[in-house]
Amino acid sequence: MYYSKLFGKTRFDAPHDADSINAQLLVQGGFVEKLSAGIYQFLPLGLRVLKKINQIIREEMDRIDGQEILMATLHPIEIWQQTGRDKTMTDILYRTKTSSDKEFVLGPSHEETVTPLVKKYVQSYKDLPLSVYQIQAKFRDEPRAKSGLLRGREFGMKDMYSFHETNEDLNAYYERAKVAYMNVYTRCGLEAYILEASGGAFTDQFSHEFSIKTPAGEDTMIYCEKCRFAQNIEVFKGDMTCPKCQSKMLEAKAIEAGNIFKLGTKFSEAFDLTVQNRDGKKVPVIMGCYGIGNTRLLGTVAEASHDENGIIWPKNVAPFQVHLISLGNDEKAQTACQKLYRELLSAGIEVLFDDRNDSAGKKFKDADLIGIPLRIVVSGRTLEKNAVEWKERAATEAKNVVLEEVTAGVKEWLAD
RNA sequence: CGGGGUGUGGCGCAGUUGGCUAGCGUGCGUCGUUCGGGACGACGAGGUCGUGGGUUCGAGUCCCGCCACCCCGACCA
Repeated sequence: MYYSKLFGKTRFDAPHDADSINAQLLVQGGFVEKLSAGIYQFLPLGLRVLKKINQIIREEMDRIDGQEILMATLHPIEIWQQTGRDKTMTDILYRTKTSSDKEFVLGPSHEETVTPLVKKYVQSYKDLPLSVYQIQAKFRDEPRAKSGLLRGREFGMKDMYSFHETNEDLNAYYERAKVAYMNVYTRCGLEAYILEASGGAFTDQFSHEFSIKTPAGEDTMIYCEKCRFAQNIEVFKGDMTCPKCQSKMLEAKAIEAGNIFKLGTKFSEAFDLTVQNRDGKKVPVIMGCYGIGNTRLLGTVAEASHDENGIIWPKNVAPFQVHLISLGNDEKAQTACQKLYRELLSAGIEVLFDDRNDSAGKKFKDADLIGIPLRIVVSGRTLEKNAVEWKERAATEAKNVVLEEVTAGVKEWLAD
């Protein structure tokens, strides 16, 4: 992609109404644009990151037998009345009426649609276990949207629902989901803790939150650095000695980047979702649900990985893999850079090529702000040595790499 | 929903005790010079000062209402 053609530009200043780091950097870098409080639109750069995150999530959910579906956003009010959540969640529900007074809810979550949907196809224990998921916008009228992408009114979410004949089976699947979730965060360059948290309205047991330690977090977690046992402070009993390894626990702010719940039979009972078991007996299906806010995750990466100059995207979620820069109006440098650009592209490498006729300083500033993990500069100076300058975004030092070895070097670096 | 703050060219801001043609930076356009850490010069385009009302000879500026956004709190499948 030629930077000169890219829709969306970096800004000299951060927007005045953005205090949170993720909002500042993401808007300044041209990744997202705010439409209204808690409502963001994605520009090409931001969407590329989001797609990478989504792909990672898909691969991990598929690996634990999740099947991707896409459910409706507009829900007839009746299904919400059926679970009573039209009342219990009334504060955050966006409701809308047609001209003929038919009422709908903009989906804040999808238990009300997934349960009846599954009921149509599942009658026997032989149809279980089943796990379906989707990646879709959710709508919640948060009393206070805040912190950029971290708490929005319209936001992206991967929500998965699992269906089981027995509690044992749910429990086993739940543990597999934990592993899959940790894989997602690791691949996104994040170090997550699994917190025991309140089960809320669904269960007396703990639910589990996947949280990233950063000052921008809304939650407080009590955690052990040694064995990684952690609890949300809402369920913490007050003894700072870790029950698992006896070491001293610590307290820190954290962003909840996902959570998983054992739903039990609350929804299957509301919609009469049952199967016949081996004995021919009708039993309610046992459910679990598993959520990751993908847009929040994107904001979390920005919060967890940046410096004073901009974002530092982890390799796997970076909008492009290489930020290629040509310097000067030197004909030879331009030609060499164009050639390298094509070479990298045909090797299947994602390149953002800053081909603008601008000063070195401006291009470097923009590269830092955008935060692509590898920057390659071609200039008259580097060409004297038949080389390019190779600088990783997170590094302070640059090195020279011989022109002919760049593409292979990038491939190797990507595989690393 | 309570408390605090902010609304002025695309973006970031200044604008004194009300005063006449509303400025600055950045961005944008044209031309020229530059070319390794936000280059420089010249010319130029771009503003119902959030919104509605009020006070006044005169309101970006004072008063009242409303709206939007940000922060703290409450809330948070």
